[in-house]
Amino acid sequence: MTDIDNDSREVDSRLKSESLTEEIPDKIIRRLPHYYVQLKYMMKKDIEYVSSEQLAKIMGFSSSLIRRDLSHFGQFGKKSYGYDVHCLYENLQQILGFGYEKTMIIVGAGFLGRALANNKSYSERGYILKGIFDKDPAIIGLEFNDIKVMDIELAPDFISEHEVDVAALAVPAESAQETADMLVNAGIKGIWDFTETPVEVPGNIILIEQNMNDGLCKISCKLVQKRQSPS
Amino acid sequence: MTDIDNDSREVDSRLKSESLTEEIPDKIIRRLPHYYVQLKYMMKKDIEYVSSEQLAKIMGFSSSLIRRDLSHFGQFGKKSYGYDVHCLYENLQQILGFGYEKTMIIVGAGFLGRALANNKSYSERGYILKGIFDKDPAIIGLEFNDIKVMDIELAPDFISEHEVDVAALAVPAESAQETADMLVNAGIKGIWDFTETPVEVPGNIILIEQNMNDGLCKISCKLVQKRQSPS
DNA sequence: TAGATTGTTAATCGATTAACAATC
DNA sequence: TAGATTGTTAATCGATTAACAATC
Repeated sequence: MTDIDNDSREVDSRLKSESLTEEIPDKIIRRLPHYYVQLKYMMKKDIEYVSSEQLAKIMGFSSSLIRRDLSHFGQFGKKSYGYDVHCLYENLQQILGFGYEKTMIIVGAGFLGRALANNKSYSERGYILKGIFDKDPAIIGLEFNDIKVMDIELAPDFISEHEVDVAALAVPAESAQETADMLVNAGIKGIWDFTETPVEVPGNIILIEQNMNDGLCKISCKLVQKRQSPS
Repeated sequence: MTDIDNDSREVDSRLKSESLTEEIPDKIIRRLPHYYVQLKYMMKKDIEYVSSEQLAKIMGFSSSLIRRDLSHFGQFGKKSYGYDVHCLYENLQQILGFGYEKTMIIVGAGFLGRALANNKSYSERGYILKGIFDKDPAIIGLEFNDIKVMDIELAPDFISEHEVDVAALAVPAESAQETADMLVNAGIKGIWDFTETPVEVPGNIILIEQNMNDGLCKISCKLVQKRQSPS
């Protein structure tokens, strides 16, 4: 196993050294992948430079916001030219951590877990799916995306042995907390939580709540508002 | 079919009349379902009153924020007692629109679409799942949650006939925009978008982007920051 | 050079928190 | 009455936008 922390990847000198360690505001982090995707498109089209104004038009943010977001990490633009697409892409990749190998498992192999197993974008973002776990004997042993579902009892040892970074939590709400506790005790560093109940984890664990029903609630709320307003 | 707009449900007099039509800030909408869930727990435990301070402790918001959020819709509290759990629950249900019947379809019956088909929380939030669509002949005709997958060619007629409100979009990224266009043309009112590419819809269509990979990016970013900071 | 566009500072906007008078 | 807790106003905080000097 390579020690990826010592990976001697060349870091752009324009990248502020603090910017990889200093806490980045969540609001900015959320926009970064979108910049990243746009820049990838542009690279494919062999566009060399892009101005904040052009990006603004495409992405629906203000050019001011884009300049401010990017300046948070360093000075990547050339005055009167705009931003070097390739350079910015590489640096965003660095900031987003896609260049670092991260290991991942899926816990819960219902339809949602299976959907996650078939997600194509892990490798592109530096994730390696190492295992899938479930407690249902009828599901253990099945294969999804060439990975055999293992007994969840084996998860703790698997996590510490493989130094698993992230677990996608796709178990029923009832066992969400208990499973999260198990993951944390086994040394997981981040939990990508798809369960309906918000789980509690220690402060040093990265927790992303991906509760899908919040979206459903939001639509309902907006739909009803619309029905009742005369517009 | 009942005309649910004329449903003569009793609306609490404490509920500000504007609050159902006036635009609610997104930030508040996002917190409402969480209040709702907590209040449901409390009703089960036969708790009659709860103070903003108690709610704050449970939910991790400040009591100030909770009072402010709730006061946006009316005056539901009793000074020195706190909030009437049942009354607040009913009103939140009203505001969130769970009491109104909303029809829904799922477009795309891959693993993700199937996971959505088996979601248990639709009815609780007033949604009725009317159909599932796919274009793959090998999938058309299969049943998930007792609903047969139909040919996507039939979707436009189905949507207008059944006056479908919301479509969960779970097709591959390549056909996301084209499918969204079809849905909009057929008269859909809201799209719950699970695809990787952001889709464009007219301004009068409610669009909720449920891009799951954003979560993956966020974890990656935070994970790498943590690795590099000496903490 | 003239025009374009950055990076940054100041101004604005919006959301959260603190404080407190009103009152149950 | 004394204590508790709301609803709301003022203060603070943070994020976005506008503006512009610097400069390619």
